[in-house]
Amino acid sequence: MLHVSQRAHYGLRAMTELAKAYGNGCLSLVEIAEVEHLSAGYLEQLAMPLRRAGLIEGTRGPHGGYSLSKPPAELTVGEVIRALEGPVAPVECLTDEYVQGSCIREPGCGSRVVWRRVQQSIDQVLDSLTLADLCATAARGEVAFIPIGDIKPIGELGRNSGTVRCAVTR
Amino acid sequence: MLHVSQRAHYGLRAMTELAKAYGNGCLSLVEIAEVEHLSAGYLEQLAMPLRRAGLIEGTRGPHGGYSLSKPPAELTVGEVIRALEGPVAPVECLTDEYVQGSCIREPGCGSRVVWRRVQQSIDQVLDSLTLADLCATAARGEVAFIPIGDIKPIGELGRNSGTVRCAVTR
DNA sequence: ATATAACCTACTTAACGACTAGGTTATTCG
DNA sequence: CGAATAACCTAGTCGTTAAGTAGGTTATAT
Repeated sequence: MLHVSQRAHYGLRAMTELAKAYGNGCLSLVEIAEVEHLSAGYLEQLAMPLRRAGLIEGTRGPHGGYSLSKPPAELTVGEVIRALEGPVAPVECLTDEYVQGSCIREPGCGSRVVWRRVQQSIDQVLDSLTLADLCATAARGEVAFIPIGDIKPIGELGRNSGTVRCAVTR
Repeated sequence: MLHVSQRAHYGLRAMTELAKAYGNGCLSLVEIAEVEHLSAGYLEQLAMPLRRAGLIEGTRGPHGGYSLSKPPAELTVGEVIRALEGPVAPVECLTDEYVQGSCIREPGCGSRVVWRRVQQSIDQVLDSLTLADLCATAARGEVAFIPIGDIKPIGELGRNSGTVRCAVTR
């Protein structure tokens, strides 16, 4: 469990397409939808918050479309996800809107600290990856499917590679 | 976003209660429900998978209830969550059931590697905390609310503390 | 024998995610 | 100019699922 929404998933894929095309004009939603096998109508819904967050720019009319407003290397996955879904917050008492004391179970709650740490850990992963990183792995292709139990120490991927530790699991 | 279900949240709280009571007989669901302000009927639904996973044991009849089947220090949060919700898998193509190739978007998918890493990072956090850790923080009380931006390097909490890195955020 | 509490199955309901539909505005090009 | 294009915007549908209820059966202590 701990699902991420299709919204975030699709949005990230679309942003990766825009990142690939960065420097070569813009891509229309229809073009992106074709490549990524998504509904263009739905993509439109994702484009809006991304534009409002200042991550992409739209150009109207024929040969219009969207383009990244920053180089891919300066756009983190975390920015994209947060623009689409809001801040990562596994439980309600870790959202910005939460007013301290409003949860009856607050005093002596031991589990909150768990989710807080999960939250931090997710943020750290998302903020350590840029769209440029994703383009690189997508281009190479072989990284798309990582066999479970065979994760390499990160190394080349991720700009904060030094601090992110992906231990071998199971 | 990246919500965790109430199911997992409540279940973990219930398990923490059982951990506190470990060694002093068992607790009935009604007792747990009172302390944690939860519905006893709903708790019953959570008790079942926990029992089937071998994490708790039930005793019927008067003065019956549930008790942990292992000492709290040997029960990780990850075991509890996985018993309640199944394996952590942000996207479908990271579940055990996923058959490789069934996603049209699989070739050249750059985003999968992101979710894979998120998955690992979550698992690592959950597996590094035991119920005993949670009891300790709950007992101290002050840990229940960690001001954002003021997270200490882990140290005393978590048995695998050496490998888990929670960097200061923002 | 009775009360208690685990154990089990099925149902309800409200919320939400994932789209679809149908429109308006701006821009390019013939 | 006007027609085509594509962003921009709002609202509605529809299916799924989480969350919680209801109503029962079995085992055990007193």
